[in-house]
Formats: sequence, C-alpha cells, structure tokens
Amino acid sequence: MTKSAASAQTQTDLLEKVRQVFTEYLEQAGLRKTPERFAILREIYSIEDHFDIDSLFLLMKERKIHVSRATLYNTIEHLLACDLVTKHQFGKNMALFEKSYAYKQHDHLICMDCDKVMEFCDPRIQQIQSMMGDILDFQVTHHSLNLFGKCRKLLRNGTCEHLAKKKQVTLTGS
Amino acid sequence: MTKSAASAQTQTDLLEKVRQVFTEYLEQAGLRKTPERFAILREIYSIEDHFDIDSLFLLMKERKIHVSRATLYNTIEHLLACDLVTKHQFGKNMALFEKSYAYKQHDHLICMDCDKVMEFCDPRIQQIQSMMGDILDFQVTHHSLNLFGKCRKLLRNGTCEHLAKKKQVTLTGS
DNA sequence: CTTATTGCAAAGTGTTTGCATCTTA
DNA sequence: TAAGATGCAAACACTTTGCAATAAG
Repeated sequence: MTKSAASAQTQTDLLEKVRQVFTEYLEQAGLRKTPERFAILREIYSIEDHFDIDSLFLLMKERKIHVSRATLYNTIEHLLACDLVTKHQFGKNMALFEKSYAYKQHDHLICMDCDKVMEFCDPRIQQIQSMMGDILDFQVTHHSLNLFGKCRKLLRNGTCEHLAKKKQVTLTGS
Repeated sequence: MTKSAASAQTQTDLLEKVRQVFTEYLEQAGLRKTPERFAILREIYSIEDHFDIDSLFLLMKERKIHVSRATLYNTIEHLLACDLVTKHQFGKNMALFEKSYAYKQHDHLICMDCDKVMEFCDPRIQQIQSMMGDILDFQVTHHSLNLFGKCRKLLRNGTCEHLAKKKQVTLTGS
C-alpha cells in the first residue's frame, strides 16, 4: 500500500468516525439527521487549515453543494457542542474554526504580518489551567493561548507567505 | 494623610504620568494634542474594569463629554500603539479594553455564566512565550491566555454576580 | 402529518470610512 | 493657513432572526 493510499484510508476512517460521533450527538439531542448537516461535516473535515464561515460557504458553493449561510452558522453550533469543531478568535473580530476530533490539544502562534497560524503544544498550559481552577475555585472547561508576533526567519527571506506550511512543535517534558 | 487621600494622590500621579507618556507619543509621531484625546485618556483611566467602546461612549456622554464613536475608535488605536491600553477578545465578537500603564502582565479567567473576568499571573507563560519564539524563530511581541469556565463557589451560592470584585492571584515561583 | 430545519432576506451589532467642518501647530 | 482631527451618517462585515416552504421521523 502506498503512503497516499494509507493516508486516504485514514481519512476515510476519520470521516466515518466523526459521522458516527455526530450521529450519536444528534440522536441523543433529539435533532434531525439532515443531509446538509453531514455535508457540512464532510467539507469541514476536508479542510486542513483554520477557516471562517464565509470561506466554507464559498468552498461548498464551488463544489456545488448548496447550503445557506444560516444553516452553516446553525450547524457549526452543533459541531461545537459535540467537540467536533473548535472556535477561535485570533485578535480579529471574525471567528475562525478548525476540525478538532482526535486532535491533540494545542495552542497557536499568529504572525501579525502574514496572518498565518502555527500550532504548538506545551504541557505546562494544562498545569496552569488546572492549578488556577483550584486556586480560584473555578471549573475551567477550556482555554485559549495565542502568541502574537512576526516570523523572523521568513521576513529575512522576503515574504511571509511561505510560512503557511503547517509546522507543529510538541514538548513532552516540563 | 488618610488612606483614601493617599489613593487619590496616587491616582492623580498616575494620570499625570500617563498624560506625559501620551504627550510624548503624540509629539514623536507628529500627531496633534487635541482635548478629545486627553479627555478619552482620562476617562479610560477612571475605569477599573474591562470596557468596550460603546460603554465608554455612553459613560462619556453621561459625564457630558462629547466625543464621537469615530474619535473613540481612532484614539484608542493610538493608545494601543503606545501601550497605554490593551485590547482583548474574550470569545465574543466585541473587543474589550483595559488601561495598561504600569500594570503587571496578567492573564484572564472568564466565567461563561456571568461573563465576569478575573486576572491572574503565572511566570510560566513568559517562559513558554520566549521559548516558543526561539524554537520557531518567531519574534513574539505579546500573548493572550484566557481560561474559560464557571465559577464553582459562586454558583453554589446562587448567582455569579458577586464575583465581580477584582480578585488577583500572583505566583512568584515556577 | 407534525414539527424541526432550511433558505432567503431583513435586521442587528460592532467597526470603519467618506466628507464637510473645525482646529492645532 | 495648511494639514490633521472631529462628528456625523453612510457603508461595511460578520452574525442572528423571522418566516414561508420543505422534509425528516
């Protein structure tokens, strides 16, 4: 099996799994399993980057899948509720989303020059989160940590646009 | 000298100092020192909590200080540029601001039930920030860490509204 | 057949912009 | 007195809402 075939298989498995999670959520919540909802889920899981509602709308329009913006906003609320999608506010007013099933918890580094977003993991955040919850008697459900700045190396090379490649850093120790 | 007189003195000193910082910024940038700009600075430094543009507009209107929303948006950009004010996005679309001169760097804990914001400090954030900048060759200029959840203790007591009192926690060790 | 869901367009909300008027330097 | 700043209202961008038509259960 070639690498891309394996990856395609993984992608199919993932889609199958998230459809199942969504189905269970809809049933348990007494909501209807409409074709629009599953089409939106599928499109979202085909996107690698962060996206906003309008680019999702345009992507689906381009692929001849007609759903209204209202339905996108509505459906994404449900996908947030069952943790299949995560919402972000990276300093701009517009909300950005990303698929989040089976994704390791991560935080973001945002280049203010080219607007690109990189991801990183650091276990200390989890420690701070749970410790602060205890100290302040708060039930912390989630957090958002964004580091803002400029990509130095890429600025040296001229434009930042080349930074877009996903780059993920994980620390395992403390 | 009574305690409140001392505090009033401190408040006056602070206002004097921030006026000076703003003046220097405006001069160095070749911008005009208009009465509106200093009035806005004074009002902002009279606010203890986080605020949005519209509540600042209404506060100033109430105090019979007429400035337009356009001028508020314009001036706050300058105050951000010289670090006298900090901007936040706490998950909602609306931007929130706070005065930030001589304020210790801090992060936020947001109650999703009552929308109240608490502040805390943890030196590990600074460590993560500078380390990530080095690893990813990023020049990190600032960050935003928000912990979202529910205030447990206050929920037990009924409403969350009593939580509004500013509560700040600082860790000095790692 | 009942009622949730959809699509459309209208209304909201926070922010930005264009332009005539005013004012700082 | 010339360039910048202000105030107003219109324009914008993103999101939410109302409602008639549709379709899931």
